[in-house]
Amino acid sequence: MELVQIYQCLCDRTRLRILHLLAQGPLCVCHFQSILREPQVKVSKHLAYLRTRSLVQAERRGNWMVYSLPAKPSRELAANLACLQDCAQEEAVFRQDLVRLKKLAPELAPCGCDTE
Amino acid sequence: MELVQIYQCLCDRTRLRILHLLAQGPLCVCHFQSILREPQVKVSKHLAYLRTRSLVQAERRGNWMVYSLPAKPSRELAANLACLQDCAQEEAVFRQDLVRLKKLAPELAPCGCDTE
DNA sequence: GAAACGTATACCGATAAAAGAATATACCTC
DNA sequence: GAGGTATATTCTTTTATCGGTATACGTTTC
Repeated sequence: MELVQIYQCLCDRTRLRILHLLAQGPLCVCHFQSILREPQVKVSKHLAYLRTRSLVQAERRGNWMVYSLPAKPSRELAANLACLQDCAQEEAVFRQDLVRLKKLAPELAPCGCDTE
Repeated sequence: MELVQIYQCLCDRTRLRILHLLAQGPLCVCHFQSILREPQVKVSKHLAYLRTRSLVQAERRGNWMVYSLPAKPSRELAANLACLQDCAQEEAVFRQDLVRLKKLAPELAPCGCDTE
């Protein structure tokens, strides 16, 4: 995978927020919807975008699709994800996303993605 | 400046190559042309793109425009430029650009940008 | 001030990206 | 197998991006 392609994945705000959240652990689509406050189509399409470029893995658990970061990311990807995590601290959107992630009511999450 | 905007600047191959080269020091447009082997318009437009988003500074020296990285980049920009430098090592295009940069005939460069 | 040089901008066409509406698929439950 | 739930895909519209051609601008030289 070329470096440019990584950056192409990173150049959309929604995708940045998705990747930032995934650093905390796997998540399913409904969680993204509620944390990002974005419609299902939008979330789903950006996840598909990331998936086809293998910045993200997906696994079905019953009705739910659980997304996560790749198990063995390339050096370039790992470096950039780390950089993203670092930089995201400084922006309010990302901090708020984290707050919403912590607050996720466990009863809303019988989906098997480990957000305890 | 928002993080996304940085990534939007990074999501084009030509711009990546430009930023990668600028880490070595200031350069003028004609140098970019000969190193990147791209037409003047293309180089000039990508430089303008980077300039309006302040990822790059420009200074006129006679007929030439000398471009350089910002003197005091933001934390996010600095981090991402460092990451780029690190990742670029692994890709042939970037390595070749560096080779061409070293080889720049000094007689082709009376433009005042310090490529000695 | 005219010509030459290095660079920038305007305009155009092709292509891609993004978002929403509607519909389809996959799985589970009964 | 019918109905519900979670997610994906298709279609369409709008908007942005990229590259090229032609032209304009600013500076130097004569």
